[in-house]
Amino acid sequence: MRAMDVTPIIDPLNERQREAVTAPPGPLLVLAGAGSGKTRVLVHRIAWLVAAEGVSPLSILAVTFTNKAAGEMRARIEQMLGGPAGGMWVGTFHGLAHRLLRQHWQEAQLPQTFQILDSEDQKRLVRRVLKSLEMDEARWQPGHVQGFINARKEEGRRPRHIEDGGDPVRRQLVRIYTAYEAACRRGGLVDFAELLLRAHELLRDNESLLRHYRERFRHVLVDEFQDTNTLQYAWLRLLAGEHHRLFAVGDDDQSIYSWRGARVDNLQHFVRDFPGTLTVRLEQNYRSTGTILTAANALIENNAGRMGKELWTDGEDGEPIQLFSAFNEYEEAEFVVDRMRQLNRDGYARREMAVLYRSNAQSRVFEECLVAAGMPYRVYGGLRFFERAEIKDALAYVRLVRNPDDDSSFERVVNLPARGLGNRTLEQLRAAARDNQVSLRQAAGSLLGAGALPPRAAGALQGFLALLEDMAVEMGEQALHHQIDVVIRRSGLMEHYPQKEKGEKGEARVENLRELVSAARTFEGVEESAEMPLIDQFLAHAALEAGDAQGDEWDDCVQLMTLHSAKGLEFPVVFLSGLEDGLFPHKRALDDPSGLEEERRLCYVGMTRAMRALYVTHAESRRLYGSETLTLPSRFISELPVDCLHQVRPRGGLLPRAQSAPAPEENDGQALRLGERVSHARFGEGVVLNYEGSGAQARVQVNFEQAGSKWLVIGYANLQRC
DNA sequence: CACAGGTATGTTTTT
DNA sequence: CATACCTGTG
Repeated sequence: MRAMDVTPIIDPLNERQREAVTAPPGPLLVLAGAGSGKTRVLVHRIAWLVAAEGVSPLSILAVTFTNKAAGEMRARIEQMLGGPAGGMWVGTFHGLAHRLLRQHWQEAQLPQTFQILDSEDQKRLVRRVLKSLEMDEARWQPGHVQGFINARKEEGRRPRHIEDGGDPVRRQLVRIYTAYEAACRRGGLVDFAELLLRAHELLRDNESLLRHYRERFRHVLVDEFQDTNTLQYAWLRLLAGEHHRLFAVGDDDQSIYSWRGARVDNLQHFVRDFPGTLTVRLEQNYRSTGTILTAANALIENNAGRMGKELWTDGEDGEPIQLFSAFNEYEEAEFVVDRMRQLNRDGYARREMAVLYRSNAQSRVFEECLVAAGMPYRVYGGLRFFERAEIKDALAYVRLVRNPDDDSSFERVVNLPARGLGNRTLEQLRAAARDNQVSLRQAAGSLLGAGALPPRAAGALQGFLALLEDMAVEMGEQALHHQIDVVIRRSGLMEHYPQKEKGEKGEARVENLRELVSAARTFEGVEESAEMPLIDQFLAHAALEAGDAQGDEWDDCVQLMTLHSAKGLEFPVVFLSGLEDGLFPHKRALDDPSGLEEERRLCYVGMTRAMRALYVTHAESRRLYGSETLTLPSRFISELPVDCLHQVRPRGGLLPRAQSAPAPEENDGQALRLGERVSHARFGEGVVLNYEGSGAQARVQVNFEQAGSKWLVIGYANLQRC
């Protein structure tokens, strides 16, 4: 390896990139701006370690957040090294944690057949736990409880570590958390956060294991470091141990996931926790035009407390950013689609153009417009293959066969398809399971043995248990796809869906079940490892890697996605839509400064996706939750330098020209108009945004400069126009 | 047990 | 406006 020619590794790099790639071992933080060759630096660093420093691939651990990123990185490393990077660990935090836990299930105090809960499974389990505690779901919303549990786990906290501080609500939450943990233990279940927490505890509390892995992974590399949460960073610190050979790449300006626990301040902590850290800034951008970068720099400049970075390019300035003000969301979409057709005619492929928006709901109008124009498109996001109900139903059978004590799966399929096992019988089962501290399956066995059930229910339950046993026998040692086939046939799911949902929907589900069989067949190519039978690997794969959202990948489609899912991607042409205060920045982020800054980073991410052309659009009126709302251009637009912008159709004033909404009721003899400035004795000055009702009930929505947005009854408010 | 009808609710998403 | 979820009825 050492003899390998290193010129292809360092030659294509600029000076800063080379500095990072060839740095001596030790803590290194790469602040990599958008489009500055972040992944390239990671990949080349690994190649450098192997080829120039003679590091064995066995001692390299590279972590990413998504399976996609991990796959790309692995592929590029192998390409660079000209062969498989045997023994290197490249994967997601969750994937690697899972690997550790499978290998050391005993030390981690897990059953060998532990199963992974995805977030939907987790929520269902929370529901069940709430029920068993006889707590009201309206008062204790499963989603909130789930968030609480995950947040605690991400802080590394078990129930016993949490002080309630005399807060009764918190005390109850801890109680639920405790019961939830017990339920997981009984069922041999591990949720996503638990994978990380367990893996962390495994290493932390196991001196010899920790020593082993520290000695093995002498080089740890992380991508998207700004997205790490507290636990993930703790995990990295633990592994980096004394050698401190941690190579982190990240960008504080692209931190857009604080709402799900990501801690940008880990970037600052890194420098503090690892004295002698070498910090390298990558600011040269290879993606966008000078104009786009100037505008993006100007925007992000409005954020405080940045680590400091300014993107530059030695390429062309390019065209100005085009700004379009539409009357409403339909005109906005028409403009975008129209431009895309034009650009398509001028030689841009459809796949080179993307429409970005803040929230998923915005895609609808674009889709309608694209359908009308006959332009193929692809919407990112949505349900992924292994998240579909029918797939999860089928896999629940498989899990239950593998692990009879998996109550979660038991509940899911015990009456699917309906076999006369209603809530009454289930309640009896749950009670028996709870009283004897056993699983539902075990409780079912003993209730049947004791003859404690009415004949009908007993028969049905007996049938279900027999079905599971038959399945187990029939699956035997067959090939994986055959085992899946047994499950979907014997379970009756194939007949169930078309019966329940007439027409296309039911057929689609059957089609997906067939697809599951072929997915299993494809999976058979994977090497069976000693520690894990193929079928369990398949189940883990289904939970950890939910697959693609849209099966039919069009050859050449216009791309539609949220700003969040656009991170990490690039497109020659980008349409940034819906830049309106309240939508983007989102209204729920407006009240706190840090929320607003994150929105601004989101906008920065969006802008820096564009390579050659960037369009920014907003509508002056938009239908939100059913009612027509007047909207003001996003403050982010005014933060862009005017000389970077070109108004596509400059228009004065706020009011739509033709279909101006009917005016609200009279006030001082004159009708108030939407968009008009008014003043209120208490709230001060503001702009009329919306109105509803008429006569004495007429109300207007006014966005006050100080007090924010309020609904006021015109008859009482005594608004003065100003 | 399935279905109909009512009501509450409405960012962003990966694992 | 749309949907998701809950409750009550047949």
